[in-house]
Amino acid sequence: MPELPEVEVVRAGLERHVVGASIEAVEVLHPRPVRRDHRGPTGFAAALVGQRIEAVRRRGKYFWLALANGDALLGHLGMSGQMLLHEPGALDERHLRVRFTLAAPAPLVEEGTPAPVTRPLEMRFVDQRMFGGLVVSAGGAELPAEIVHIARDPIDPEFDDDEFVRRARRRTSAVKRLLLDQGLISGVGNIYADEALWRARLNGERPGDRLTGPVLRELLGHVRDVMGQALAQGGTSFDALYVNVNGESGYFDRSLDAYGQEGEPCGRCGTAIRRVAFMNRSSFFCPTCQRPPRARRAGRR
DNA sequence: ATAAGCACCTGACCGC
DNA sequence: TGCGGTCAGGTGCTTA
Repeated sequence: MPELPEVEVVRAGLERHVVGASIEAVEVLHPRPVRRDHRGPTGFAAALVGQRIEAVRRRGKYFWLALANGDALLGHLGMSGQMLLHEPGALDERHLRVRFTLAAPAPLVEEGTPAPVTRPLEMRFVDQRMFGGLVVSAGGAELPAEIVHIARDPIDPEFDDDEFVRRARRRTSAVKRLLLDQGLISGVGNIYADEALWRARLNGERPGDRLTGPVLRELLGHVRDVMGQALAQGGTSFDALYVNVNGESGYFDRSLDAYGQEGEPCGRCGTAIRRVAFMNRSSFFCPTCQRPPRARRAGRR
C-alpha cells in the first residue's frame, strides 16, 4: 500500500502488535524481496533470529523495525506489498514471500490466572509484484543508511518548508514530478500528488521555477490535508491488495476528487476530469480549474 | 547536480 | 479459450 498514509497505517499496526516481540524464526520463500541484502536469504534470516523489536519507525514510504542490537529490518511495500499479522497456522497467502515467527509479549490477564509470558505470532511479507523488499540495515535502528537519500516527509515535524520551496523553485521539472521526487519530499505518490494538485487548482505540468513561494506553500498545505484525511480513514484502497496488518481496507477511495475520476464531473466546476499520460503513468486533473501552462518559449528563462 | 526514460515483476482486463 | 496489448498505488539505474 504504497503512499505515506497507507504505510503509516501499517507502521502503527506493527507498532501496536510487535514492539517487545522477539524474532524466533525467519523463512524466506522467494529470494527476490530480499535482493538488496548482500548476504542473501540465509544471511538475512540469520541476522534477525533472536533479535527483539524495540520500535517501528517510518520515513516517507519506508518503514523499519528497530532491533535491540541497533540494526533494523527495513522494508518498502513497492506497488503491491503487505505486512500482515496472523495467528500461527493461518493458511499461506498465494504471494507469501517471507514469514517471521515471533514470540510476542502476552496481553495482561486476570490476576491469579497462570499466564504464559509470550504468545506466538506470525508476521508475513506478502507481495504479488515484488517491487517491494526487505533488508537488514546494519546500525540502522535510528535511520537506515540505505535511505539517507530519502527526504523527510511532510508530516515529519522536522520537515523544512522553506528548504522545500527554495529547492522546488530552482527546478525546471513539472511540479508533479517534484512532488513525486522522494529526494525532495517523501511519501507522496501518484494518488496524493493528483489530489493535492486538484485542491491547489494547480496543473501538474507547471514547471517548478515558474511557481511562487506562496503557491508552493499552499500546495504543501494541501498535501498535508489530504494525507491527514486519508490517514483518518485508514488509507486508500481499491482492492484487497492494499490493506492494514489485519487485512482490512481503508475507505479514502470514496473521497477522491481527481485520481481515477476520468470522465466524472469536477466537484468544483462540473467539467469532466481528464486523464493524460505522464511519466509512464496517468495524471488526472480538471482542465478548467487546473489550467495547463503555456509552453516555455525559447530564449526565456 | 538535474532530467528523462526504461527496467524490474505479476495479474487483471479488454478486444479480437 | 487463447493471444497480445494495456494498465496498476514505486524505486533505482543508466544515460545525457
